[in-house]
Amino acid sequence: MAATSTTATVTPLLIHLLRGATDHASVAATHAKLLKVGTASAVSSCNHIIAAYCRCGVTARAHDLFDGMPERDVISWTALMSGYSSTGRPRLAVSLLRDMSHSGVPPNAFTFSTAVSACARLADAGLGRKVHARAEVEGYASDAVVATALIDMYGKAGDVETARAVFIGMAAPARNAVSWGSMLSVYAQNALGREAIQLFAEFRTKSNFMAPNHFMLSSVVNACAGVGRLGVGKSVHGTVLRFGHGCNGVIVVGLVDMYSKCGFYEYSRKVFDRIEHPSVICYTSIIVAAAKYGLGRCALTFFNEMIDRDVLPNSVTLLGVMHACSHSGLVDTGLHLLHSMQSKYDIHPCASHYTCAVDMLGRAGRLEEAFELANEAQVEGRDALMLWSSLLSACRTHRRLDLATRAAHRVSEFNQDVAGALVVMSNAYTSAGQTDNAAAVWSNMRRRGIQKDPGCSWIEIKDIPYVFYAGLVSPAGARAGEVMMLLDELEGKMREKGYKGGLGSTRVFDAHEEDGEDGKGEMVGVHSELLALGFGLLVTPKGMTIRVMKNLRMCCDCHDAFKLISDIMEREFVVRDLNRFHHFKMGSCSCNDYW
DNA sequence: ATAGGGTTAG
Repeated sequence: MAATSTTATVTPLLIHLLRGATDHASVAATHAKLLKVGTASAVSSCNHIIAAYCRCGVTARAHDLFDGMPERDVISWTALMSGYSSTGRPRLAVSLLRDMSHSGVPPNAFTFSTAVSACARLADAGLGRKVHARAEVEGYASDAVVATALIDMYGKAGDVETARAVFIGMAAPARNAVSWGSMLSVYAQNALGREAIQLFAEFRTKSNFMAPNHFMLSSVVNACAGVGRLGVGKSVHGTVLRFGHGCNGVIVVGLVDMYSKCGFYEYSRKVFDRIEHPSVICYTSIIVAAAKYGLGRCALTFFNEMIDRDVLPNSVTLLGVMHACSHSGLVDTGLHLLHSMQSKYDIHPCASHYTCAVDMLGRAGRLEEAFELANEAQVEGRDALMLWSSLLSACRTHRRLDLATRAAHRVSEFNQDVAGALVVMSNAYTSAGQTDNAAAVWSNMRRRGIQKDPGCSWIEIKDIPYVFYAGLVSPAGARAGEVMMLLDELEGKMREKGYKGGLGSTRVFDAHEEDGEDGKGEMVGVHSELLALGFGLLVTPKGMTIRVMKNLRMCCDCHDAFKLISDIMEREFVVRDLNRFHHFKMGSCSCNDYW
């Protein structure tokens, strides 16, 4: 009699302990006590214990327990599924969905959202679609949480269209801040910054003035960074402060990154300087910003500061510091980092560090050393392709045909260039009917920024972006004619100063941009950054810094032209290209022509 | 007792 009353009072207490437990030892101890009391075998107790083991990552114990249950309910299955999904075994999690149906336990909305999120972790749209179809059949696809998980899953798998379709298909009242935020991050993560910014504007006007939360705000900030929209970025920064998210660590990193990617290093610094205890990611972000701005010494100061403050660097941090060295010509410092990172910081140099070092040596013209390092580096596959391609271009820059041939030979072992190889791969999948894999290749390319896009440049005027392609002035609208006249006039003045390049002529190394359409009386092949600059000069007030973004690297001719025009027009220009920033002022560039 | 979204690189 006494034992029964003890059991009745002790069990809820033990369950409570289980809920708060975060480590294996305490879960196991409480589990043992429940066994002693004799209440561990009830389905609900078992579920609690399974969930607790899963929370602390011991899925094997959870599964043992699960196997020993005489009967299991939907919670038992979903808890185990969730455990596998969050501990790096999402495929196993999804397979449990089949098993549970075979054993006669119908899944609920919790089960489907868990299964869908496992597919998201796998970035597997094919599997995701199957789970989606089942959810549809069982009537759970319209559940707000399941739908939101679906949006995220399709986005992570690179299928933005379907993600959008699910979002559109949600009834307006079902859309909450999480579903809006999920759609927003799909755009941001798939390099669709414009769409993300547009959706955020829609959210502000069409969601009955729902307050934006920190998840959405960080996605929008990232979107602004991606497309270099300083004006929108500033106003989102204002929104962040108004809604009290100015102290959120993730958003703050996003802001540091956003300002630096918008060519406003000073603001990036300002945001960073206000952070009391910057995280590794914060430090990495500002180091990379300084690196892209050619401020190698500054980047090293930040790095030393973080070490002094006991913030441990990671692999990305070291890569950032090495990039800073590379772009500032601090070659020996960079090499020293490569060789000491293992012993000093316990970070094993990987392919990207070697590629960076080879690139650094090549840039500095120390090509023999670059070759030696490239041969030493244990780099394989795609990484090796990157490494040798970068060395090849260094050889070309330094006109070392002999070495270029050797590098080209190594590159040719891979048959195609990176983007080319991936496109071929994707097409192969498509013709084999494996459209899911083809889509995955594309999403993979998008994530890594290897796109077969034509070169373009854009400029933001009063929060509106104007995108220019080579040879096409039309985005300048009614002022197109004036832009061409201005560029013509500038070309004349540049010639007087000894400019040898061309603006409208065909150049030898012109391959970095696709030719625009000719005809319509436009100059053929004028590089997009020059068109954007010409338009900027016409429509912005005297003295204002003009910021131009470009999706590829700037060519030497354009670089020369920008220097001269900054002198002629007495203006400052900031150009963001694929890798870094160029700040043109009074006839010279912040990169000192070393890039 | 089981469910959904955000950060640093190239």
